[in-house]
Amino acid sequence: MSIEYVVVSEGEQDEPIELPTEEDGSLLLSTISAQFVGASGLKYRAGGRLRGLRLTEDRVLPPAEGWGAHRYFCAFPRVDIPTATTRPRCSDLIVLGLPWKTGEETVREYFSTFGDLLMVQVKRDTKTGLSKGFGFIKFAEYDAQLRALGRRHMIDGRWCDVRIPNSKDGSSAAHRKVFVGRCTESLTADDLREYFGAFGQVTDVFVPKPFRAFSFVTFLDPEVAQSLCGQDHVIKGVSVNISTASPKREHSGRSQLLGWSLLEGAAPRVYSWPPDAWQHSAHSAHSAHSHSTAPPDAKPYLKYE
DNA sequence: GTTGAGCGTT
Repeated sequence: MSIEYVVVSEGEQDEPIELPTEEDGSLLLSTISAQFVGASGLKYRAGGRLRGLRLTEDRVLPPAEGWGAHRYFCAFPRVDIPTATTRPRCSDLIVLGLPWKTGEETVREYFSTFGDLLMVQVKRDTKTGLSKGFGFIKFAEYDAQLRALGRRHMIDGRWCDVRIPNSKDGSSAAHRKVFVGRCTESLTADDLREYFGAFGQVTDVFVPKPFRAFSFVTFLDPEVAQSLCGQDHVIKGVSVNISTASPKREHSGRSQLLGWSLLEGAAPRVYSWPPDAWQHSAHSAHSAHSHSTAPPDAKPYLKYE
């Protein structure tokens, strides 16, 4: 069969373009997508009805009787159906805090309850073969990854954390993490996880021990983390301040002075959620203010008046 | 008392 031209348009009403076929009479999908980005196939009218063309891996095959004089137009994938390129992909996950005795079999057995595993490693000293107390796993399904992140894991009698590793930037923790300042000792990691869980899935909470007046909260979704920055929130009666988490190493005198002075003019956004959650526990004399039944942004809670 | 523990021999 020799090369011929097939008349193709994007939609039935659009201007057609002639596309060259291959020697075997087929039309390469790449030839089609060069003109119609995102097209996944071709169809045509046959006796008033739509008829689809057979598709192999990389090419569209002509109708049984040949291309003929038909006018073809493109089929497009439904945008709301996740495809391989659209669906979030699993990343390697680091498992921190493994007991020294725990080996791959135990790790695999434990995490298999979340979903199929593509990889399990326990890192060991090359000389002694002793576990370094951490390892890596990878799930086949993103849902399983979501389920495993965002909670702690009791493995061989020890609490372990699952996180997205530092090295593989791209979904790095940097933009997903917020700094929570002005914490009091009464705020536990569980308190913070529960409170911030209402804004989006929390994948990690860090509360320094011994006590320091701050914490870190990491979200799965960077947009959630970024949206909270700059706000004050009231958690169990404690007014905390949320800001961006600066990278661990580079600290040198946070050159935020300019940013802070610029922000001062704007009214602070102050939230308390859930509205009455903290009223049932011990709280300060300032609780007399009945701010807490107001919608989140209706009335700021001013700790110092 | 407002910036964190630990991160991958191939």
